Amino acid sequence: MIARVIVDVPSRATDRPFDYAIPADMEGWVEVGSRVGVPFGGRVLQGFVVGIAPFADIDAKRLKPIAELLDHIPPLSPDLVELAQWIGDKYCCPLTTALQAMIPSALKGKADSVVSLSEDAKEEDAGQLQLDVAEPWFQYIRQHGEVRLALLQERFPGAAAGIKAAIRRGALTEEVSIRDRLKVRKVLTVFPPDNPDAVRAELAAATPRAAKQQEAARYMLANPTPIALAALAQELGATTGTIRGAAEKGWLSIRETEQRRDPYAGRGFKRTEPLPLTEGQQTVFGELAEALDNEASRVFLLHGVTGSGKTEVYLQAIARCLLAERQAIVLVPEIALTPQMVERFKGRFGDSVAVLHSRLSSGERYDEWRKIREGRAEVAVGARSAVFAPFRRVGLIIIDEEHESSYKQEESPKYHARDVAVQRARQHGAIVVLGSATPSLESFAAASASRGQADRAAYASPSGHTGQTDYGSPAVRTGQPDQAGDRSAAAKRGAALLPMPDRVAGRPLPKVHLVDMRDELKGGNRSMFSRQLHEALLQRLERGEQSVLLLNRRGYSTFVMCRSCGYTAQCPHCDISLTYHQKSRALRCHYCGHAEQAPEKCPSCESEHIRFFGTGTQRVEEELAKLFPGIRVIRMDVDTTTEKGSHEKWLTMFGERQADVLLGTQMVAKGLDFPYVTLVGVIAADTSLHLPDFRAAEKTFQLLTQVAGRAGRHELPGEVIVQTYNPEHYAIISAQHHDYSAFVQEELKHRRFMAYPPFCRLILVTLSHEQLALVVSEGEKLAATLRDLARAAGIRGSDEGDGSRFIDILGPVASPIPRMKDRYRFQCMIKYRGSTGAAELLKQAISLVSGSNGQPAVTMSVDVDPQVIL
DNA sequence: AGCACGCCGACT
DNA sequence: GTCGGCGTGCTC
Repeated sequence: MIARVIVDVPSRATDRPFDYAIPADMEGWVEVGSRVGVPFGGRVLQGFVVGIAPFADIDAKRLKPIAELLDHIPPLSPDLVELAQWIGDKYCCPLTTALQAMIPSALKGKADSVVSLSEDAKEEDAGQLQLDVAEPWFQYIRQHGEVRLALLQERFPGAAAGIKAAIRRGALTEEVSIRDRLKVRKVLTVFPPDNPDAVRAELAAATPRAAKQQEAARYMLANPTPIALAALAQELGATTGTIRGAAEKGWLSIRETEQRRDPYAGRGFKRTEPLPLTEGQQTVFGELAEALDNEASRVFLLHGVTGSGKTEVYLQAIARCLLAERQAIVLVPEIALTPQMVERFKGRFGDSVAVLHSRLSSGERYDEWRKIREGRAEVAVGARSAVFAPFRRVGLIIIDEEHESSYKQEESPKYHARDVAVQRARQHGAIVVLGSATPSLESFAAASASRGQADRAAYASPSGHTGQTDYGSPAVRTGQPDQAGDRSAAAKRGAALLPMPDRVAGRPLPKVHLVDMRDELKGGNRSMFSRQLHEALLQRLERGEQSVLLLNRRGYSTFVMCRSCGYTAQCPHCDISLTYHQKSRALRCHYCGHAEQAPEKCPSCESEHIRFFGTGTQRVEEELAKLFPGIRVIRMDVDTTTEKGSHEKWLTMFGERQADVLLGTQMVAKGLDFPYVTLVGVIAADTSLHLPDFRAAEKTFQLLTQVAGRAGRHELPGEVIVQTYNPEHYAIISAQHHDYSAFVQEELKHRRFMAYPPFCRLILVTLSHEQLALVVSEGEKLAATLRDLARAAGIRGSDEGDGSRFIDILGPVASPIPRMKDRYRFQCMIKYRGSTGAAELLKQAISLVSGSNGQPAVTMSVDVDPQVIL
């Protein structure tokens, strides 16, 4: 047999499998998803096995053998390898990049596995675990205790399948250590005595000597669950020496066990029971339950207003999914992955919840990941990359706040977790639930394409958008005839829309007031607080209620400007303004890290009138202190939340009412739920409205709606004050009236007119190189090649407005940041609609403009479905 | 990505 | 005559 291996060289020239011979002793251990070390061009590289075949494509004499097997249990399953393939194709990235994104970063070195008999296998008669005790390898393990898997592999050829099955059934315990990078932590653990009855008798007859040791023994007899040595000592008020003494007498037993880092250990989670569902929740849950029972892949768009109780529906759907012995993945935007959120899932599902997010150390992440792979977890809650949670049978994938742009990865692989989730669900016959109060236009369009007349009346009616994401037909995983025979063809293609228009307990949505800041200015108020907001804040202070203030800072950062000559400090390596950092009094570049001392006077005109525009939130904080002496403000922005855990610390403080005002950027808009918040103020609603990005209005509407939803979620009614210079803009008016439908209707008109998603799809190609001329000429070459290819494929080059397929290649033009790290940047935008195979054409075009080494002359970076255009 | 092979300028 | 510049091409 030979293995087909993707080597870890992220380049187009090596982005194909290379064949290797499987050495006799690895036979049976190497499978699809295995991580191996292979000789490649004179050195040994890491690679992933993506196929096993009887024969190689090349002459067998040229084959080299796999040098080493890096893990005995493959870190990836065949279905994840297949998913990586899909990601590589769709997002135009090397396959190895997609594969690497699926495993925890800790898994980079060689993993050494040690197996031993599990407690079960020692005690039970082996028959229950379907063990053949006569197997020589089994005898060997029994004799030696802990055995390295690599050794078993060497000594017992052909035993691979049997050993792996034993691990899977829990007869063997596998412990992994990764070469020098990560050691599994060992901890001393106290177990009850091996012969409890004898010890009981002994204790009954014992003298009063060694009272503490006896106490320890009685404790372990009464509470036979293993406990950490240190914890027991603390519990009994004894020293570890005392307990060791008891162990020496045989009254209890101390053994080394593997410590699994549990970042949430020690925090008791109050168990919660399913809440009775409201009528609206019940309807939605019913639909989800039915789809779960069908085990056919489907996508649902759960459009629920803020406070409508989406999370409870998620929880009950997960419970339903687990009943069928299928696992669930919950994706949450990174920023919303707060303890509050985790608590809700841990509270309902306890230890079978694994949590994955970027704030964990790589060791913690690895342990949570293993908990999933080894079947000790059934629910994974996490950010974007949790979509790759290595479950065997995924039944449900929930994407909360589906519209969030953080689901798009900005580095390669530039995947969108929502689209990957839909694909993964197809593989598993799972359902996807996209939840949001403000669905993205892409998802909304996908859902409305399949909607019936009744729904259509309640929402805007877009049509002719065939550029939408294909959210797919029900999977044919079971091979059964299509369940949806009675539904229209359209219904089978898109997502099903599930509206939840009411808040729980009939609580009203908060009243939103718009304040026209131009009038304030005319009235002589030059402060950043309107009279109305000032008044409302004062009222909250008097009543002891809390307020949330949002400074919509998107699109402007802190910078330095000379008021005499207009000079602004620029990065010498990038075409971008330097950012001012008050703490270090330094000017920094966000893109290349360049830093310099902030100047005392203008370097250009020597004027003293150089001004540092500090972070907006700082200025608001200062003004608050001036206007409301004694006011307690918590400021949350990048400066105050970089420290690990600081985010949670501030929120806890605010929850305990240790502050009157929570002031911050986007991060205060998401997912917070505090009962005493009755006022939400938006300092400047428009800053994100006029960005040169086609999603500017959508982002503004989403932000306003989300932040307004923070008010009045409990008994006290809420009020929202939005300050704006554009009170007539549809994004702002729609947010004021909580009218998603009105917003969508208007926004879709613009998108259609401008031919932007969801009426087409985009691919952004950015070219970069030190030499400007080369970037321009290669850009021209690429655009021309693409146009030729499209024409040859018989695809029209422009939108005819009739909904038919086309590919339009725009550019090359200079990128919004035309130079970064001393490299010039140009970009081409590909707009297309329908099945044009645009990604495939682009790959072809890139290889056509590439040299004989398979590499283009300039760096080309491809972003499929870009989220930020700017 | 690395590393080897290969064809033209300034050195012992 | 040789050491070494980095252009082109390959890696199972």
